[in-house]
Amino acid sequence: MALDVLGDRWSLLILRDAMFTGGQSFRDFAASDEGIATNVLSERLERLVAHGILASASDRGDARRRLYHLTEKGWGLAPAILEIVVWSANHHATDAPRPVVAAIRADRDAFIAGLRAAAEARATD
Amino acid sequence: MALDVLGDRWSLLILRDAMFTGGQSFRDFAASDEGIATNVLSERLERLVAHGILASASDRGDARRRLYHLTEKGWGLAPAILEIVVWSANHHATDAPRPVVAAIRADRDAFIAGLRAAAEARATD
DNA sequence: GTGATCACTTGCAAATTGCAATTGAAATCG
DNA sequence: CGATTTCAATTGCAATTTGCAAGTGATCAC
Repeated sequence: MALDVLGDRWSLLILRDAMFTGGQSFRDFAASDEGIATNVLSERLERLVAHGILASASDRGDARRRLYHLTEKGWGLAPAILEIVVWSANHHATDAPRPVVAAIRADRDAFIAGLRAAAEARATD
Repeated sequence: MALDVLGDRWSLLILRDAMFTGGQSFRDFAASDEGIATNVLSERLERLVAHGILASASDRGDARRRLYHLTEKGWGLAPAILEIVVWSANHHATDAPRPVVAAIRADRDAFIAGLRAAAEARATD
């Protein structure tokens, strides 16, 4: 069940952020994943890239910056991750905005299509 | 996103086994989760019980044995877990039998209903 | 009653983690 | 230009978590 990749404290959170915000830089992940250490983030991104779940590219226009985005395989995890988001919203005080949860519940696959379209649009700025 | 409970190497595997085999004893988990250390298993079961995802009861008929089963909240994770099973089957050599994966893909919620019915039946032996 | 089985617990070495400080490359400012 | 800042990491180190082997007490099977 491939939990050698996903079975840790941070990977799923990183992927969730990648889905909701599209391609992101190291710095963005470090800021939004509330308190992930930079060495751990570095190692996790590398591992997710090695497993073909994320891909990285250097930002045209700022050569220091690496941009990470989901691969096709990575997007394949969207259903699983959104189900966890919904479960969390059902059972715990959650950070996810109510309308988002409602939209996922109403039509999960349409919601994913929306996320992908948004990521796509961001990539072709 | 509640990964304080699920974000580790073993919890999701334990839950997957609990879903597929219904109520299980400590010994069953230790055998099937391929190589989980008993101290870790002990701690994980305790934690899952503390979070209301599993519940434990002593086996009538064998007082040494503790039986763990999913709560309603625990069953709520079935969609997420089955999505991971399907994703794994799509992208990795997987342990899950093909017909099982096919059945999940065809009608996930019906498959979950089947698992629950089987667990129910097992509980009332 | 003896020995096996069960669900754990304990002790300890090894790996993983978090944290603060630092690096080197690249951008920005003056 | 030169100095400073920003970025994605890396390093060193203490602390937590892990895996493994062995042991515990309670219960069961014969």
